Amino acid sequence: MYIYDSVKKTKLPFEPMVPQKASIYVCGPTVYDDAHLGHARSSLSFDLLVRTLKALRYEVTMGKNFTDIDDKIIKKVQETGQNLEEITTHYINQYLEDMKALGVLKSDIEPKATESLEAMESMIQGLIDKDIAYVVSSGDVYFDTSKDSNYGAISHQVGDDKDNQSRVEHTSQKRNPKDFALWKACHGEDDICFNTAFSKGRPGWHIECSAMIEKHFKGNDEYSIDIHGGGADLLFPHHENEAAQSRCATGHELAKYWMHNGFVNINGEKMSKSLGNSFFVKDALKVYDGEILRNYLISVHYRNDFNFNEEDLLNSKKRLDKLYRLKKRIAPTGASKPNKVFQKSILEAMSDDLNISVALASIDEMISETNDKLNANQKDKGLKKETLANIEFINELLGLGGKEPFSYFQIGIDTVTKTQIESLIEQRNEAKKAKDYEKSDAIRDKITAMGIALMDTTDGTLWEKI
RNA sequence: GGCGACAUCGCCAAGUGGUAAGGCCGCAGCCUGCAAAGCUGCUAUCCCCAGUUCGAAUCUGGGUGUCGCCUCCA
Repeated sequence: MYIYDSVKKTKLPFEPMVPQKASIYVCGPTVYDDAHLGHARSSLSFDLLVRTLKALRYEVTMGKNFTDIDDKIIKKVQETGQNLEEITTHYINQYLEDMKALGVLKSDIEPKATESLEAMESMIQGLIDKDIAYVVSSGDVYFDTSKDSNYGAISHQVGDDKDNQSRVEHTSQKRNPKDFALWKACHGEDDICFNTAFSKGRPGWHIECSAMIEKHFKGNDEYSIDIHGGGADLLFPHHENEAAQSRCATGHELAKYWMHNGFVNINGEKMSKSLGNSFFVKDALKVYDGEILRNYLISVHYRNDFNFNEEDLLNSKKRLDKLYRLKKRIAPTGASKPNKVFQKSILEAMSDDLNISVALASIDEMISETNDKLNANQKDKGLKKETLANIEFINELLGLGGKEPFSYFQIGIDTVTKTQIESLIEQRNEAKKAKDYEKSDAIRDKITAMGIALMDTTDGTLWEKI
């Protein structure tokens, strides 16, 4: 397995702390709103990583957190009058449901910030004791970046502050402009706060990940986890700060490898909540089946920007259709073993920093070769069994092709319409038998007008939703 | 102002020094009553300029363009 390390900026062989075991932690969502396509892409990127590692026989431990205490959630509490837990539980459940619909495997560990306050408190206290963190008069606790000689090693982005006209307004109470809050003191009556030895308040954003990683993973003398992942926007400052806290608190690096996924753009612009151009997963799911969305969102390499548009989505769907047509063609059959050459090529592609394009190309090749062979010999049982095994392997590795093929082409068609279509097909076949082609074509036109395509095969007439 | 990414056929997209994968679309053919599906064939020299090299889409330098991070953000 090779992965691109976005800190070292190069592709490296994956050599975990413990051979054949992989510990992964990915920054999850802040649960104050529904998941958008950007969350989906991040989730899907690391889902492919997990699936690939598993296919390579790694024992994977995957952790993804929920940030369930933060300014925006508190704002939502104040706006809606609902309590914090109601809000966060709702969005956590919605998130999990959305990701499930996209075929994302459930993480082994899903820690919430509010369940890890003790771990955060003790990490912050440790940093205060070491004089790396300091408490100011307001009660805020800051991390002193000047105490960490490696600060900047993650994002390569510190430099001289004189050259850095950051758009951030610096708090006067900070010792250095780059210092960041580990703990934010309570503001007013309706704020949501927790008691600690240093002040009443709540955690800063970065500390939760460091604390939760320490709490849930056991690393070695050098690292806490093998791979730390997240969106490219988290590289700075979030991951820089996480790394600094962890380094100073534990005496070793947080992660051996860092992976960052690219953005989802809408009309060439980053999709984000602040730009107001978010496309929510649950809305997309109303229009498209989860597998079709998944197929589209994973079709571009995870590090590239992804420009979302409906036309491309429909194009990528045609590729998935071909897989299911083949699956339809070999049904019914049992699975034997996947073709070794095929399995090797697709797995090798994914082992190369998740090269999905090459993986998909090898699927295309397998499909057309198999169709070709079936054209020559429709009844090749051995081939059918092998092909089903191939498709099952694809499903395991990429999460595609797992559905019953006939129902795949009938998603969104109700039973009444289904019966209607089938009776029209019967009428058409009778007309065909009588060589009344004018009538049979008229019936086909009628069916086409319903958004259904027909295919006459030796096994009878099949239909698909267009 | 600082830091960074990207630019390959009409569209999507691989490729990290050895002579341009794949998909969609289009065209031609096989198959078909006709279609559809499937199969076969055809379609690019890689943003521009200069350099390194026997050889560059791939390396170096300089442009141009697009996007991102530096504030919450996947």
